[in-house]
Amino acid sequence: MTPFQKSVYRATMRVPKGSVTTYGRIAKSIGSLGAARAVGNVLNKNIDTVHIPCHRVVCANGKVGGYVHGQREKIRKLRHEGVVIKKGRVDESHIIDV
DNA sequence: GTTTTGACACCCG
DNA sequence: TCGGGTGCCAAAA
Repeated sequence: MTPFQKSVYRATMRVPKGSVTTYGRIAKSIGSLGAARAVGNVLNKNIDTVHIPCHRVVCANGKVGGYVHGQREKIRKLRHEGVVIKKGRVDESHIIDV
C-alpha cells in the first residue's frame, strides 16, 4: 500500500458520522492539492467499506459521486446517519473540512 | 519510460 | 440550473 493511499484512508476515517467531506478537501488535507481524482481512485480500489466509511466522501458541488456498492446504497447509508440529501445532492450544511 | 484510467474540480455557454 | 470540455493527480498496465 502506497503512503498516498494510507493518507487517504486515514483522512476518510476522520470524518465524523452525520457529516461528509469532499474528494478535493481530502486531497488538500493530505497535502496533495488537486488530487481529488486520485483520491477517488483509491477509494474505488478499496473494498473494505466496513473499516473505512468511504460513503462520507462526496463531490465538491454536493453531488453524491460513486460507491462500490452503488450510489443508491451510499445515499441510503448517509441518510441513515442523518445527512440530508435532496435530489441526489448532499445538503451543504453537512459538508465539512477535516 | 509512456499511456491509460477514473467514486473529481472548475470554467463556459 | 445543466451539460460539455479541460485540467490534474496517483496507480497500474
